[in-house]
Amino acid sequence: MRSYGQYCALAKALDVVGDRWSLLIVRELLIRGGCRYTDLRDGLPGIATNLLADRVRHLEECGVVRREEAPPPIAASLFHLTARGAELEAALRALGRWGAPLLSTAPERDTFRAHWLALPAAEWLRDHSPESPPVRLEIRMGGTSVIMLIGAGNVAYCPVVSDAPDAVLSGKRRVVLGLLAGKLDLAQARAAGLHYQGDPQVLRRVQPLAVE
Amino acid sequence: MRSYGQYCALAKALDVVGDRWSLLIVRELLIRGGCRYTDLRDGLPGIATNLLADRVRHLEECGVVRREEAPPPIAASLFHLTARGAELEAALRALGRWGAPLLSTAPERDTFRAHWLALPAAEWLRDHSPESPPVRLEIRMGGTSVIMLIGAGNVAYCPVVSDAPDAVLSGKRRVVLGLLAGKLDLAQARAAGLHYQGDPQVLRRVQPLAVE
DNA sequence: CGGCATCCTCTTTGATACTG
DNA sequence: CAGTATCAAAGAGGATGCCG
Repeated sequence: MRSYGQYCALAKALDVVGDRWSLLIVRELLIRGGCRYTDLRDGLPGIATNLLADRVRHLEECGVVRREEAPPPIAASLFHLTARGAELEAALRALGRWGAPLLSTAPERDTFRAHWLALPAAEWLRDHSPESPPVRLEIRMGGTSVIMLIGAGNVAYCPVVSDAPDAVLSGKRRVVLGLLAGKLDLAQARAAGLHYQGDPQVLRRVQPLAVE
Repeated sequence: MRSYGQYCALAKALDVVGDRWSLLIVRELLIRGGCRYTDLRDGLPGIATNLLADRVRHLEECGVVRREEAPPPIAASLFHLTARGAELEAALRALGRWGAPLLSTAPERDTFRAHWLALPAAEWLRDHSPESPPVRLEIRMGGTSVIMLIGAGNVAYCPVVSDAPDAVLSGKRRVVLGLLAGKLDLAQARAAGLHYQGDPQVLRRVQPLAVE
C-alpha cells in the first residue's frame, strides 16, 4: 500500500498494518505462535497465495514478523511475531471488542476456524479456581476445534496435543458464542442444541456470570 | 471493500473500518467533532474526493457516522460520529500508541496538521493543577496550530476561538514532539530551536516528567 | 463555496496455474 | 511445502465538471 505520507502516529501504524489482510495475519501469529506458510493460509480462508507472500514479506521488512529458517530435520520455515509485532495485541483486542457485536448479524456462510475464538474466549472466560490443577476444554464448531488451557488463573490457547481434553463443548456458532459470552447459561444453551461432554466442573470453573 | 467473510470479531471490524482512509476519517471526527465535508478533506491530505464521499457513505450505512443536515442559516451539512463510532476511540488510541515510535523516522516531506496532535498530547500531558482555573496552550508546527484546553484534571482538544491563548509553543516537529512526549525538557528543546511565549506556568502545569 | 459525480489511468486484488 | 507467474476484475488516485 502506498504510504499516507502523514506525520501522525495512527497513519504511520496503518502504513505498516493497514493493508488488507495484514492485521489478520498478525491475528494468526498472535493466537497460534509459530506458523508455517500453509498454516497461515489455512487460517486465512480467502487470501490469494501471492498476497500472503507479499504481506508476510512486508511485515518482515517492517519488523513485525520474523522468519525462522528450517532447523534441518523439518522441511518448513516458521513465521513468528517479533516483540514489536506482539505489541499489536492491545490494538487487535480493542478492534476485536469493537467488532464482536457484529457477529450477531453475520451471515451463516461465513468461514470459521475455532482457534479464532482464542482471543475473545480469553476475555470472556475466567479461571475461578486458580489453585486447582490445570484442565483443558475443547470447543468444537463448524468442523474445527480449539483447546483452551485453564489454570493458574489464566485461560489460554493450547496448541493441539494428543490426549483427550477434560471436557468438550460443541454446537452451533450462535449457541457456543452465547454460552462463552455469558448471554446463555448451560441450560439455555443445551435447549438450543449445545452438547457438553466430560467433567461438568470445567465449565463451571470458567463460566462467566450470566448477564441479562 | 469486499468482506472477509470470516466469523471473527476482528475481521468483522475490518469489514467496517478496514478500508483505506476509513480509520483516518474516524480520527478526524473523533478529534474535531462535527466536520463539514471540506473540513474532512482538509484534514485528510491525499484523499481523492470521490473516495471521501464513498467512505463517508459506507461509514454512515454501517452506523459509525451520522450526517446532520444543514440548519437553515448555514449552507453545509455536518458529519459526526455516532455513539457506536465513538467507541472506536480505544482501538484508535491503541493503534496510535503502537505507531508513535515510527514518527521518529518519518520523512520530512510528510504532511502535517497540528490537530493530529490532540490524541497523543492528551495521553502525554497531565493537568497537575486540577484546581487551578483552566488555561489554553496553543501548539504551532508546520504552518498549522492546535489549541489544547487544560483544566479540571484534563487535557483536551479545544476548537479554535478568537481570543489569545495563555501560552504558545512552536518549533519543528521533532522538537515539539520531544517536549510533549517528555523526551526533552524545556531547556533542551529551546536549545533545539523551540519557541515558547506566554505564561511559563502553563507548560509546567502539563509537562510530563522528563524521562531518560 | 460545499458536496459530490464522472472520466480516465494506474495499481492492487483475487483466482488459478505452475515450479524448485 | 513454499512460494512465483499470469491475468482479468476491482479499487485507488488525480483531474475536472456540475448543481444548488
